[in-house]
Amino acid sequence: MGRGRVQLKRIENKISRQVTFSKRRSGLLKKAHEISVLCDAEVALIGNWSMDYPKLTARIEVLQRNLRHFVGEDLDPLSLRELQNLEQQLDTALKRIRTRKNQLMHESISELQKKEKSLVEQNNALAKKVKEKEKAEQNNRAQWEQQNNIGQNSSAFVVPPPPLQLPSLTIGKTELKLDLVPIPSCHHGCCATSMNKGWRSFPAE
Amino acid sequence: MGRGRVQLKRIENKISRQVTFSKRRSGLLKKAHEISVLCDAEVALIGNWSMDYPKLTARIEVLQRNLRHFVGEDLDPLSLRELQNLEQQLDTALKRIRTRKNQLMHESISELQKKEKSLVEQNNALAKKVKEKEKAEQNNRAQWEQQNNIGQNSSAFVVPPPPLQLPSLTIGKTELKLDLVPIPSCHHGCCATSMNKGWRSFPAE
DNA sequence: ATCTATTGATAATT
DNA sequence: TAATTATCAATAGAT
Repeated sequence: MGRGRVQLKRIENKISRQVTFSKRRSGLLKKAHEISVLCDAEVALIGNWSMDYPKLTARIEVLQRNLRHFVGEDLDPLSLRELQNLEQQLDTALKRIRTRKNQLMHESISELQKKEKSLVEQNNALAKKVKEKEKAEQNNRAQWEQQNNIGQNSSAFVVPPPPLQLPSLTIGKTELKLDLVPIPSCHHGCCATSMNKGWRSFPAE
Repeated sequence: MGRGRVQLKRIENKISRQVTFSKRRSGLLKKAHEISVLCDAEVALIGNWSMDYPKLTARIEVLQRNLRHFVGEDLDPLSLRELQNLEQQLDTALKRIRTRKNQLMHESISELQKKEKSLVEQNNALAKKVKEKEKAEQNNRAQWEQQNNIGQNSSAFVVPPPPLQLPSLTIGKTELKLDLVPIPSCHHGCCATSMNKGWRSFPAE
């Protein structure tokens, strides 16, 4: 942008380098301000860029301390006011979490019910088929016996096949069981260090 | 820049806010890279930013994400299991926080009661002193009247001084009132995002 | 994600 | 430094 295309290369002339720096710096700050206002992101990004090592570690410590507070640890240095604020935040969070949890559980349940229904239908269909096959077999046998002139005596000893044993429907129970197993270890990655691949640093609504 | 003029104002629609954030963030990063190359600012940056920088930022992001979860935001990507774990943690935290809060409030109350008691005593002592002074004054006046031979008539019109009005003890109420005022803003610094004013000056030649 | 009409940033110049 | 302005770059809205 400007009168000519600019090579992405160090500007050797000191004066123009300073001028360019000055101009671009203000541009950068303006854009940072804009994104902070537009996207409610405030300084997350610019802060990161201009933050040096000690600031980063300080920020990490602040975040860790806050997390500890959110887990109910290290509460002693907090004032009554801070505690009440924290309490309110946690209360709100808990409500949201429970809402979301209920939503997920309802979804899961209705899905499983749907599955169960379809499986029951399948079972019925299969049972029907099996019965038909049985009948057909009996007919065949009767025909065969007729054709081979076999007396009533022997046919009296024909053992009827055992009733078809269908597997019971335990899918629902099995799947739900997973949901109810409590996991003691922290799943939140507070202690993990892997890079977050998803949406990063965008402030939540 | 774009199809329409943009008001410098928070984008209310969450989706477009995210889209805008994404686009502008990449733009910002690009410009930051450019200025670093063009104006030789990179050296300073890299010098200050140890090799751990990406790790640190990654950690910060993880922490921020967790904090968001603890505030009940960004819950959609969490599984039922994770939600339940989170719920349990928050529940425990809330209990601890309330315990601590109660403790603080009890302390505050008993301290204030102590204060009140001491002030009441002080008040009584002062009231006593005032009364004594009054008496002394009356005696003096009587003496003066006797010495100056003043008749009973005029002394009958002597107006007694109004009773000493001591300020009522409202300290306890006032102090406690502070504790009950909810503070909406986050005091935990999770959202602390003030603009960094310390932008480096132009890197030295 | 990709595509353009527009606006915005800025390099050169004064 | 501070304007001005011709260009190019970024991006808002649409797809």
